[in-house]
Amino acid sequence: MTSPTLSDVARAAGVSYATADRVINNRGNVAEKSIAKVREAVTSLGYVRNVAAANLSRGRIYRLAFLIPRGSNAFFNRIRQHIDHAAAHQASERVTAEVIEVAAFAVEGLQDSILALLERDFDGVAIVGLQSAALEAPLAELRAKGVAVVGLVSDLPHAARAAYIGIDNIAAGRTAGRMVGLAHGGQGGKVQTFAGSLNARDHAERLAGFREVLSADFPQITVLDPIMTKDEAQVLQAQMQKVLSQQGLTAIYNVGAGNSGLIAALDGDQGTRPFCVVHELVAHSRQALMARQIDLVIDQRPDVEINRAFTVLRALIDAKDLPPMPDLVPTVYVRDNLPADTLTDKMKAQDT
Amino acid sequence: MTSPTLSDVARAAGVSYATADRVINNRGNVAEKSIAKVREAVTSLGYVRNVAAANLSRGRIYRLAFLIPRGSNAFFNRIRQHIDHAAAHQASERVTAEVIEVAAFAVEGLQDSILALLERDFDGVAIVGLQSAALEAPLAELRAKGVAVVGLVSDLPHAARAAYIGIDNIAAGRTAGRMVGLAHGGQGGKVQTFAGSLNARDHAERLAGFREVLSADFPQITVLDPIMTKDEAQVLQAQMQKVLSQQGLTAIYNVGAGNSGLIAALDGDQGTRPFCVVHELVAHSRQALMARQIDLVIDQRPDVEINRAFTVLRALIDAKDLPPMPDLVPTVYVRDNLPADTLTDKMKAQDT
DNA sequence: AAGAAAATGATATACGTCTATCAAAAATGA
DNA sequence: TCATTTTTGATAGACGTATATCATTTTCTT
Repeated sequence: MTSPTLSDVARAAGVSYATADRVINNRGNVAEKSIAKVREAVTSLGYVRNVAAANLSRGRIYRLAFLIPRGSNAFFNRIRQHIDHAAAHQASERVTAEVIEVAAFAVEGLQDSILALLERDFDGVAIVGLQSAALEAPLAELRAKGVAVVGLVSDLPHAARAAYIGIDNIAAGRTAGRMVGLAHGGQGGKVQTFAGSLNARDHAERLAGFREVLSADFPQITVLDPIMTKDEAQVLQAQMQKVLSQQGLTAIYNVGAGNSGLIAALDGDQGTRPFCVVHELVAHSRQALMARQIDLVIDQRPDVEINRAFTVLRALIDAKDLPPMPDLVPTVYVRDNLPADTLTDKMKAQDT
Repeated sequence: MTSPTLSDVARAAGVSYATADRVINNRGNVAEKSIAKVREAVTSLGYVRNVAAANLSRGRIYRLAFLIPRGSNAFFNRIRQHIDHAAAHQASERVTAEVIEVAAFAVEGLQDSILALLERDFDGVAIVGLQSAALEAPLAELRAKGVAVVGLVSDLPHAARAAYIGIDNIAAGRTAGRMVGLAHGGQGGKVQTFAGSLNARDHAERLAGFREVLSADFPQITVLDPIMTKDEAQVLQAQMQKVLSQQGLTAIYNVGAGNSGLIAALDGDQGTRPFCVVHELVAHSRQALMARQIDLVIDQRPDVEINRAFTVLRALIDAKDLPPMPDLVPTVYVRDNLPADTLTDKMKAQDT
């Protein structure tokens, strides 16, 4: 009933433990036919290496780092929270995670931080990235040292990372577009869009996806060019106030941050307001959903992303394949399917 | 840099390893002041038990069982798939999972299967349950044996399980209602609902949530009484054909299964069709979304549920608290935010 | 066939914890 | 104070794997 050990495999294969070990850990200097015998015994016995024992023996620890933009952005605060939370729970599995704050959206700052990582002994790093060739060299050095590198939320140069963990922003924009289209119930309309900056790749992608769907499937709806906000709440609030006075505006879509300003602008105007879609479920967007000030939130599930980052990094470090994980898709929230508020009762168990 | 061991704790506390061990594992026969000294050393050193070593030493294995309704239902096929997949990946952590098929929706069958579990040595069991007092006694026996019991997808009697892993079906129905409401764009309409049976608690709850939202927030939309389908595709197809010929039908909502019939009925009729919402993303509902035969799928993310079931059962067995996990919420799919098709490329890695 | 090279076997130690045993020391009761 | 109970210390083996060393056997060269 108990699972076979490597000694069992060795015995079944008719070789010594040492040889079986040489095969399992590719130490070389083994005859082909011994390799074959051991492989055969492995499959016939259904041997799987006991990872607990292996890690114990190796004294393996996983030292992870997360490079996250500095600042008080609600979304990244949530990300930081999830990292700390996940790290606390994996401490018993010898996983440590350090959050390193980086100047937001500055290539040089990020570059310096990556170079600084070289001095430290990390096994894996998750980076909220930028698409800049300037990052390729330092990342290559990092990977040459054997550090696993993944992009988080915002991708790194493709060749410079082993995986990207984040949603497809075109799909996110398309989803928003679909929802805005549906909400017009076949009627025409006019949508005002907002973005932080079109240099931010995720913003540009969301907007493109949004336009794609509306022009293809809802041609009777006009999409106005985005108003740039630098993701600042004040800018959004001021612009919103102007925009709301326009006639015939049927919907609003903000691909970026700064939603507290957007919501503040809506707070006054209590007549019929346009259909409002924003990104990221945080305290104020959640509250605005409940208060019916906005209609829809498209969320990237940072909790899922962080879990996935830990899992992927560990798998990369162990060079094994990935365990099953939920797929990352843009999630649609309305006021009726909100998750429990993890800020107020973070550690809430699911049990009775 | 390396984390402290129990020997370190003992040394710091000025007691022997044996005493430290007695405290850590509550073996009793320890003086209060020794307990205090050890506890203090634990917190000051930040000691956390190395679970890998502990499990290795104990020879711990997690024998899990899943009681799933028998039959060819696409949703439960997906569930079974996810269980097998997750089990395969946890084999290296000494987790075994056995899927036990049970007569679908029959209290006596389920009762017998639970009694049969008593003869086997399982550590944890996840059961797709029914709300029946007849299950309470056998489940109590099971739990008395020290077996962790959780309800999966459909809850068990509240007192008879340690946790429920599944979505809130009222929220799912409310979400569907919200979407149908929004899709009317302020206009009136008439919605035809379908259900397998109102004795199935999840169906009744979804319908109730659906009605709640529409009557409260979209009173200009009429919700017609559900047509009962026993979740059979043929029945759905026949009834749909009748219903589609009616005038003024603006939306359709099926809270239950059998959607292949619903879709087949829509296939002929290529004019303007009502807004269609169904539950559970499976091969045919996915295809129908892509083919624009239906508009929305509300999914309970069985992959997430299964992951969660494994995690919760292990935590219950180890009597430790729960690691961070994504919340379970009804997920809204449109044709733009579908996950990668896990049936065709199941093991697909996320990396480049 | 002799010598070199490659492959194999036997074995020991370590990882951190659990579990058990036995002897020794300290606290308690009368 | 002596006997009893409670508490403590010391230590050893086991879990399954990783890693290393050294001696021995097999295979290859020419």
